Amino acid sequence: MQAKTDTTTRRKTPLSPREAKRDRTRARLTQAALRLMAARGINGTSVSEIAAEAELANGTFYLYFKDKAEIVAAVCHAVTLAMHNEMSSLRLSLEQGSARVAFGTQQFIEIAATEPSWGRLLMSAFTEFEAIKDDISRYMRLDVALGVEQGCFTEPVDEFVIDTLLAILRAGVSARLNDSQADAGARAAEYHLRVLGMSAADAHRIRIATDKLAEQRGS
Amino acid sequence: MQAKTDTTTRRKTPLSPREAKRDRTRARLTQAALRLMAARGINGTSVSEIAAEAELANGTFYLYFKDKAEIVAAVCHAVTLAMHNEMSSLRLSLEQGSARVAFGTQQFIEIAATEPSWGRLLMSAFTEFEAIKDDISRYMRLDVALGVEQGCFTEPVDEFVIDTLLAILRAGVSARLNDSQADAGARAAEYHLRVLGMSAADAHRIRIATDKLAEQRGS
DNA sequence: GACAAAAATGAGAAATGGCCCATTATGAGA
DNA sequence: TCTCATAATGGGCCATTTCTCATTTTTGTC
Repeated sequence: MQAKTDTTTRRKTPLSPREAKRDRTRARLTQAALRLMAARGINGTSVSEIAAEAELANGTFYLYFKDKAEIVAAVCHAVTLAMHNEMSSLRLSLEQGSARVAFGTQQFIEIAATEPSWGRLLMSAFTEFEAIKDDISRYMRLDVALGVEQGCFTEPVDEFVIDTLLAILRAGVSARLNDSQADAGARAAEYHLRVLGMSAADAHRIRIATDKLAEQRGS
Repeated sequence: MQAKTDTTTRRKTPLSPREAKRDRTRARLTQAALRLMAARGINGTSVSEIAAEAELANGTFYLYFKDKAEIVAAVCHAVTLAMHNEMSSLRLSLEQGSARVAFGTQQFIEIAATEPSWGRLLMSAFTEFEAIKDDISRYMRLDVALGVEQGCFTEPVDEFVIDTLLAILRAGVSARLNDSQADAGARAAEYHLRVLGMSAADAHRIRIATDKLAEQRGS
């Protein structure tokens, strides 16, 4: 998300001055869009407002994005990617699927709270850009599938259970962000495990264990 | 919701012809609004469309509702009230809070499926008229509180847990309505019990038991 | 049937937002 | 320094939506 030299991945050829300028302007637009959409919601943000926030003329927007939908998709995708990158690599070192689910959920909500513009954009996207669910659930499916394979979870993994987990995640982000409920991440994590079939006691144990692990290995 | 003689509650004095006409016109507007909002969503329905669907002129709308927000609130309130009335009185005869939660959740989703315009309006309202959550959760809170009192549930009852249950309910209605997932009601009910602290096995047992009870006593 | 109050009309004002395009400014390379 | 492709401009078109209001139609009552 930062306005780095490269846009997406490392470049083979160094970019020409022209390309550099183009990239910078495009970044100004997406950054402006993120700021406004986080504050006023996706539907509550107009193209002209984005252009103004980026200190560009109205029409310039359309040199960089086909239409409003395109920048919405770009911003949402960039934010989910950034959040994913921000997630501690610790998660992948956890062997149990249940621990990964608990850790991933907590981290996700924590990052959303640390970087509120990301969190607020997510909240808006949940209701105004359904496609974001695919991006968000991608990492989740793998962790859940691992847990099922290992027998931690009794629940079959289908669209409905994923939708349920996403709904809980959303409620967690909202509680953490709007009601500044500090333990929302921990609770959402335990609810995830419970829905997936674990007892309340086991869910709590697993969640606490991952907390401890994150503490000693995290710093 | 039907266009009965009276609007809300039984009347003491029989209504004059003038009042009757007023009530009929108002009902035509709310009915039209329900049809359109169920089909196109709340924000996707304009006042002029509502008036046209009710076979009335544009301006007539404003003789009955101050603005669009007012009719949205009226329609949402009417639908949740109608759904509540449609709920079997069986629910209140259940002694266990856990059974009530399971039964209520299943019934709610079943009614939304039987009367899809209600269900679709709810789906739209969940994202475009937040206040509907208060109406929907009202009956839920009592059942959950009963279960906590009886020790069925270990989870404290606060805003976050209610939001979580509502989120699961919403996912259930959506699955039942959009993906015609027949068991969405049953699964959502069990997820509710799990989130509230019951083991997967107990949740299943309770849900099956209420099913049996509803079958024999229901018909 | 006349009359006044109530109900309904529908054109349009006002505001907004998405998108286009004729025009101008910029700056990299010859 | 000159040229021209690229970048940027910003006014404006078109569609939409909310809400108003002067006017007309309906209707209960005497």
